[in-house]
Amino acid sequence: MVDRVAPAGTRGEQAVDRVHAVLRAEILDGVRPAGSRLREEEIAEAQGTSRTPVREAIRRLAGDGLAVLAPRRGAEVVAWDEEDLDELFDLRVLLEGHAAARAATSGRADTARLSELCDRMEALRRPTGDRDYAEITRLNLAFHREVHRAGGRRVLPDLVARVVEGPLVHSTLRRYSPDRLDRSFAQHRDLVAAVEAGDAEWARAVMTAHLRAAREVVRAAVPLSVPAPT
Amino acid sequence: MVDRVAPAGTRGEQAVDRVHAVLRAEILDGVRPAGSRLREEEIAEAQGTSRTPVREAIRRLAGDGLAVLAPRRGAEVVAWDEEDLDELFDLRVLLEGHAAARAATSGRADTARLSELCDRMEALRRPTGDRDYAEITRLNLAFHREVHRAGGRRVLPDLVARVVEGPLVHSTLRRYSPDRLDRSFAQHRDLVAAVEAGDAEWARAVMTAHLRAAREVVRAAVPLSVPAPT
DNA sequence: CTCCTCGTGATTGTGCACAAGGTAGAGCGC
DNA sequence: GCGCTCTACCTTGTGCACAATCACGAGGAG
Repeated sequence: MVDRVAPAGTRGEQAVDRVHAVLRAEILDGVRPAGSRLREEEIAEAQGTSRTPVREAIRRLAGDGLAVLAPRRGAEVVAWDEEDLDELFDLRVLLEGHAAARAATSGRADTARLSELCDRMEALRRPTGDRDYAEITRLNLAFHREVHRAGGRRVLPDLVARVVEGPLVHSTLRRYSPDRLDRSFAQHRDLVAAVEAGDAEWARAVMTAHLRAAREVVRAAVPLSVPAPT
Repeated sequence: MVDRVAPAGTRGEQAVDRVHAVLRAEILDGVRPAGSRLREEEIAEAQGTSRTPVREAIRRLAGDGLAVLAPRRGAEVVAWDEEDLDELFDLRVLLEGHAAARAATSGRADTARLSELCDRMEALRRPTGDRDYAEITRLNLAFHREVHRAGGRRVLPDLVARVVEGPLVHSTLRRYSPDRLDRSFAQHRDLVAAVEAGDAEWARAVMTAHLRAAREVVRAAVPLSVPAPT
């Protein structure tokens, strides 16, 4: 995460993209906890740019639903309460279920790729360290993204991303017991089978079950971001 | 649409909000057709501000899904093809159906307000001019928004807005025959009844039927954007 | 005649400075 | 002692200027 601080724009990458990515990662990793303010100048200094790209990046984060803006008072990291998380999860089930159903009949699903992702996840079924968990998370995300892509042309993937890439969902897999991890991988295989069979309702049911199980794991585990064990 | 051009920020309103609202209206009204470019300087001049707020407004539009950004090449109004519209409509049915179902059981639905909106729409059941259609559209939007609000706390209303406030959906009601308009209003009444009864699946079914009927009207009618019969 | 290359114009990306507004703190009055 | 008000600072909002990059067209070579 060092990044060239000096030239700040030497490469083709746009500064605003860099800032956006960094802030996003910091929020998702909990470095910037829910409710913490996003001061433009502080971020600009840390990133080695001026306030202009930082402003844009913050607005984009707000558009992604990761920050909230108050006029003349700046932005802060969005804070979710228990009910919000329930709503989020419901919508995730709805949209990802829809995506799975569509993927089964759209004929645009790359089942070979899905199977390969399953293979690679199962190769890590007994993760030993952070690197393994990170890799599984990456693969899992890629798997779901492939389903989204196959289930919708333009709108659905964006919409789903908004709901999936929310809080804590990020590091959910870390909380899975080895047993639950196996079952999760098995559900992935079921989903591939449903898609290959072209059975929309089967695919929707598998995805629904898959996500509801995930919700239970998160529910059972303790706090959200900010401790606040109230 | 004249707006104070001179002081450009005298009132408490933020310039960026003004620009955003104006551009949004222009896109939805077809003044800026799909595919047309959004040049910052031109807009800035027309709005009487500098490029800075215009940039922000354009980025926000892109976040809303109304414009697409190309790095270093500017932004243009999003263009939808037939398949995109199908996808959009499917998601609208899914999300608004979900919202209706939730509204029926959440206990947060203001059925008095819904009924009143029905009353006011039915008072205009034989619209005579643009003003009537505009008013019906406003009331219809308020009705649906109330359902969204009652069906979700934070995420759902935003998500639905993204799908509903797309292209052409705006002026759909203008294409309804008097007969279809009556049936549409009747469906609104049914929805209120379902919500009052607390029957989630009934509410979902009514909303689904309501929207599918709307899709048919749009399908039967002719072109997409760029109507510009003026 | 066609294709490649180079130059020119136009448009966006970034940095910086000033203005407007809000918040927090201290001081004063009740 | 408590509450109000006013002031000073801090942060964001806007305008403007320069730099970077891309598209288009003209010119020349093959």
